[in-house]
Amino acid sequence: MFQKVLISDDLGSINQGVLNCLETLGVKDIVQTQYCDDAYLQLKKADREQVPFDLLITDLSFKTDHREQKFPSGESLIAQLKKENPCFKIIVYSVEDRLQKARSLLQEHHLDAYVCKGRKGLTELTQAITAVYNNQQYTSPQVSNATHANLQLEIDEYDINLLKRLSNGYSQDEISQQLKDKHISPSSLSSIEKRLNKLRIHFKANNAIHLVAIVKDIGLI
Amino acid sequence: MFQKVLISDDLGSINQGVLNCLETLGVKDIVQTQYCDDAYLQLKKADREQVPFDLLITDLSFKTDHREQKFPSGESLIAQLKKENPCFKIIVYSVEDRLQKARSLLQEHHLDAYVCKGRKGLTELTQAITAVYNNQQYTSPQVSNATHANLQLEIDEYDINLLKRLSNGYSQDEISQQLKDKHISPSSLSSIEKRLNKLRIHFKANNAIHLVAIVKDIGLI
DNA sequence: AAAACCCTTACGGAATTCCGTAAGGGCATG
DNA sequence: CATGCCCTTACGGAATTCCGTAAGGGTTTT
Repeated sequence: MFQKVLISDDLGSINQGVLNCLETLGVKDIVQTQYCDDAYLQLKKADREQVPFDLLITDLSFKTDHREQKFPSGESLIAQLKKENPCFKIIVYSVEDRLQKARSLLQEHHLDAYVCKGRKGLTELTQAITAVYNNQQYTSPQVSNATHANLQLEIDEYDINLLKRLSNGYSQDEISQQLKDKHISPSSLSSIEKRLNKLRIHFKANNAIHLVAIVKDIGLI
Repeated sequence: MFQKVLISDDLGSINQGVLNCLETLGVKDIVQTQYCDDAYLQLKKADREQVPFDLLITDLSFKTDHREQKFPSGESLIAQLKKENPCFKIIVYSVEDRLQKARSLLQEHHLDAYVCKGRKGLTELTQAITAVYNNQQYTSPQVSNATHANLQLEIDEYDINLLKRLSNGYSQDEISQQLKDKHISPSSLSSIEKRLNKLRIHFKANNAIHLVAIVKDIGLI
């Protein structure tokens, strides 16, 4: 089993549960942090001292407080760590059970496991740790269909960009100008209308308001 | 200190943290549930057997799964319990740190404590339990300004109703018809426009899309 | 009782969104 | 090279939203 594991989660109560879980699995050396920046520092420090961690278990969303953070989210931390060392094992343990978020994480940074906090969260986490230890991937059943045969595969960064601008109160005309300024193509009003129309059909939305409400609900933006 | 406490939270990992916290405070008899319905049954059973609980610590949102539930949320459970016995002590322990939600809970059902899950969640929970034991109210600092001097006091049920319909994709014309059908006044298109205009100004929204995005973010709908 | 005020409703015009049609360019296939 | 396909862009008209003005009814103030 893993010897040295770092847990990063801003909710103290969750940390404690994961801690118990790891202890049960026989992990001797467990360190906890409540900030992504602290997690990063701990990992680097351990590397320097030749006593590196074997595994990171991290949440995705961290509440912001007075402390200025270099890594505001678990995702940014993961991106950096996987960039430095793709082999370093990382398990995400998050309440986020929305397919979109999970999918992008599993694909972009190739995580080792994605576990949803939930009624069976700790059970699944135990399975995930064992699987990852045996160099297997693990995904919670709730999002396991996120990787293959995703219905919403055709929605790309451009769409999300558009939806974000829309939700920030800009008119389609203004968005057209913004995209022209940033040399993002397509940028014509007509194309934007067309793309939003596709999104409306895709999400069965009656109008732009409905569309933004829906994609906010599913966590796309 | 309290003798018998019931914890209700669908996330197993959180349950464990709260459990430790209560044990440290010297609570002997602790029961956990992961469903609101189970919590209700436990409480009623204890009452019947003349060994009632002294306190309930509950989350607000519970993920739905295959099991059909009478109480889908912590809020519905709280409403029922406080209706049956206003003196029964209840502490909410939730990630929900949005003022609106906290405000309505503290006002409508007069809760005994509202604690936000967060970095200091367990510390605050300990304080809350002690306070409630001494018949005092407790509110996490994050939402403590939710009860008094609320900036958004003028937003009423009608406004929220309007915003919900809007976010559900209905045009202002359709909403006008719906309100006429339900005999809700004002119902004219003009009045609806006027009201939404006020809300736009209030929330500094550029248009209806922006407005819906904003009120979704702050948890008003 | 008159005046002031607030709320609901109506109306009209400008701006924006919605939606269909169509022209032009790039790219692959035959 | 021609053809077809897809994408971008343009255009036009209907529907909807946005915004100001104003009339009518009810209540409070003076």
